[in-house]
Amino acid sequence: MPDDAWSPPSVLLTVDLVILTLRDGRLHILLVERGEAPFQGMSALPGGFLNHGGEEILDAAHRELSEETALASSWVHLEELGVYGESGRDPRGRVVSVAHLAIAPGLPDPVAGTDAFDAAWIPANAVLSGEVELAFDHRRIARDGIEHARTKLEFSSLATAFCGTEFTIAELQHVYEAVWGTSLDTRNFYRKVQAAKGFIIPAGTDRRRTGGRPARLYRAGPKTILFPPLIRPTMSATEENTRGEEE
Amino acid sequence: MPDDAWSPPSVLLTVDLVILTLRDGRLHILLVERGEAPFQGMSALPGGFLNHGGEEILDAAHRELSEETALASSWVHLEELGVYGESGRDPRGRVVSVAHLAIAPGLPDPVAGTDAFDAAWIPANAVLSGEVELAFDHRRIARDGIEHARTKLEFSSLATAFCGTEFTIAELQHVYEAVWGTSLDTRNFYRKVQAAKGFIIPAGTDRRRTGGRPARLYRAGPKTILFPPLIRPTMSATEENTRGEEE
DNA sequence: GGAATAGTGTCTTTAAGACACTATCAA
DNA sequence: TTGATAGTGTCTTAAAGACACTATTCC
Repeated sequence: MPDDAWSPPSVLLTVDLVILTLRDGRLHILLVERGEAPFQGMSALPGGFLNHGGEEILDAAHRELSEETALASSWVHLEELGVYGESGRDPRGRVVSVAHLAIAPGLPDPVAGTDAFDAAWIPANAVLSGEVELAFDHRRIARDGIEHARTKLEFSSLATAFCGTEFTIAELQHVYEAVWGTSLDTRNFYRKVQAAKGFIIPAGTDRRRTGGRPARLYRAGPKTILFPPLIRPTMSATEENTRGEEE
Repeated sequence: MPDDAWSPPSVLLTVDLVILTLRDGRLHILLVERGEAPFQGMSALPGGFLNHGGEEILDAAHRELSEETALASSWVHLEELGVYGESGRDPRGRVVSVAHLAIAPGLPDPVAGTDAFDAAWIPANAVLSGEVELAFDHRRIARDGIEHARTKLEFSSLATAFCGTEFTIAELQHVYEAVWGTSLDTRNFYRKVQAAKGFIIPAGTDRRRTGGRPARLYRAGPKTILFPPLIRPTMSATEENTRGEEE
């Protein structure tokens, strides 16, 4: 299709990161304050341009992740979320962003990235509700990322990525409740996580706290796909999912 | 992060299309023969660079689709599949492709796009098996697209996009069988498509063929999400989905 | 014993899977 | 009546949802 002396338009590529974690039982997302125009002073997702020298997109995401969270990359689940490339989304020109989703276990209070940015964990709800405004189309990216995480929790063992190496079933339940924003029946939850063979495996040891029966500890099992899946209670049947208009 | 006199690297953006249809009961994918280097003469997915002037990515995908299939765009389901941007994937330089999945009802034999390309429907199996070689990383894109379609058939009403406006339940079953590559029990299939309320609605009329009882005709219903879903028989439980190595 | 947390068992309903025959039409 | 295609009904098993009590520890 290219003609003789025709050259295709080029675009700038960024990666943006939806980094989720649990803090005091609630789902939080990592936001940075933009230090420069455009949207200077506004909250935004961590991210940035690809490096020169043919950096891979996924490598760039890992680089941004460790720059923002100072977190050992191997600890963190990272996956592609989608492309955001509408022509009006960045006032600097045609900037196409590849969004990624990262799931981290709870981190120490100060985020303390190696970058100078002011970074903070913000409750996911504050972003979803629009209470916190984000630069660019980052609110939509954040929404998509959170929705993606919710769905992945149903069919994959992703939930364990929110926990440390060892965790109790109650902790795992709190992960599901926090991410889904629902509350679950303890008995059914125990039944289901244990029915999904390969999801969690007993660590042998117990964890004792002040008062109360000690909890058995588990580790993530070898399976990444849950069967049977843990379907979230909402939206199962009654919800709306009607097509727009017929032709 | 950009320094004072720093400018980010730019990339070329393409769209690639995995266009699937059913021909004589088998899943086919549209391939074109490349008219120029690189990979001249080799089969490839339809696609091309974005137009100048800030063309939207999805618009570019629609444009390529109609250039290749001469198909009314409103008939066709089109959605983003993912980004393919490994630095070595295109010898011309850093070319990042946004892959899309398109599902079309059976088309008349000659593809007859408006472009000069030699385009043809190839059985999906020939691509999956490697019997037909594709340029670039297009085999992986095709594999991902087919797998995506298979999964979407389980949870969405996508299957109707392979049919005309009116179709019989037997035809719908053939869609599932062709895309999944399995054979299904007729009775269970009838039960399930009818249990998923809003999936298909009776068109009132019958279709008569030569010999045999006339079949009731249906149209796509208003629901896009299937509940209960139609889970494919394979992979339900017994399959492997083990994590690579711990840590 | 009391407070705190961890863990379990049963019943009902829904949906999946397996399985073979009846219905309607044209020739 | 035969050939061809369309459509259906039952039983068993798997899993979801609802629901309340027992177990273990620390004080």
